Amino acid sequence: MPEGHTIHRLARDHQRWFRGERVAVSSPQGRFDGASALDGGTFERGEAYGKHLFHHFESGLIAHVHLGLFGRFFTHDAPPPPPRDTCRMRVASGGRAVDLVGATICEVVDEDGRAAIVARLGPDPLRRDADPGRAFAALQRRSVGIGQALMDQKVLAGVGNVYRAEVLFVHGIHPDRPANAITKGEWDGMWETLVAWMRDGVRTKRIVTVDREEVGIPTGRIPKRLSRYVYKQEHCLRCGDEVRRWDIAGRWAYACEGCQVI
DNA sequence: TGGGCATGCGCAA
DNA sequence: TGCGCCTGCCCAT
Repeated sequence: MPEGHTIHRLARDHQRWFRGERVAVSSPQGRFDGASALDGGTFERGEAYGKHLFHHFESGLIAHVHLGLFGRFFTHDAPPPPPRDTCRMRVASGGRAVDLVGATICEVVDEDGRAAIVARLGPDPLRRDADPGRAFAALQRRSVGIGQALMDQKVLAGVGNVYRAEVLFVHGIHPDRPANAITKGEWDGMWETLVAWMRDGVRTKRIVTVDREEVGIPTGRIPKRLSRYVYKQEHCLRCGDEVRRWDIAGRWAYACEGCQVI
């Protein structure tokens, strides 16, 4: 389920539950060697940077997690049930436990290791320290399509397939337009949109990109099928034309070629 | 029961 | 560019 908003929400929740607590860290599955180094340590803070999650411990050690495509956290009140066989890491305090399953990366790093990871990432729209100008400069150096460039975490951190499809749609930009043909004004608009959507995503744990008046749901919960204009839609929610789906660098891209121009 | 799919990414060629 | 890996869940059989 992970685009950046999911990771920021996890960091926030984990920090709320574990900050200042001595936590038990284990690896029921046995594939997280670093668990023993963290076990019994004091959880200092949770941090998200793009799609990377960090658990900082007072010892200076840091758990680094990347969920990949399949990774998930399951949350339990204490006492938690026995972990499933696939549980890579369990972090437990007196009040809560979280179980990590299916992650691509779960490792212990130090501050230098964290810095090296962050140094590979573009600005993250959900971080206060983000500089959108750095992403624009990276776009200007790229001739690949903007659709491909937006998914490159070195350009922009935290944006995945859904936000990519939708932000290009609402700004009327075709994914195949060369990244270096995006204007500063267009980029500033896209950044602003992403910040708003992703902050909303952290709060609601959903990706909703439509204008609720436009889709005819003025109040209440917007159903999933009406929550995105083109992502996984057969027809454009705005004009009704067929949505085109094609492969860009191994990921499905979605666009309404009437609403989005090269 | 089993196939297909998923909001990701790194590697080999 | 294609493939492999990580796992849960939903659907068809």
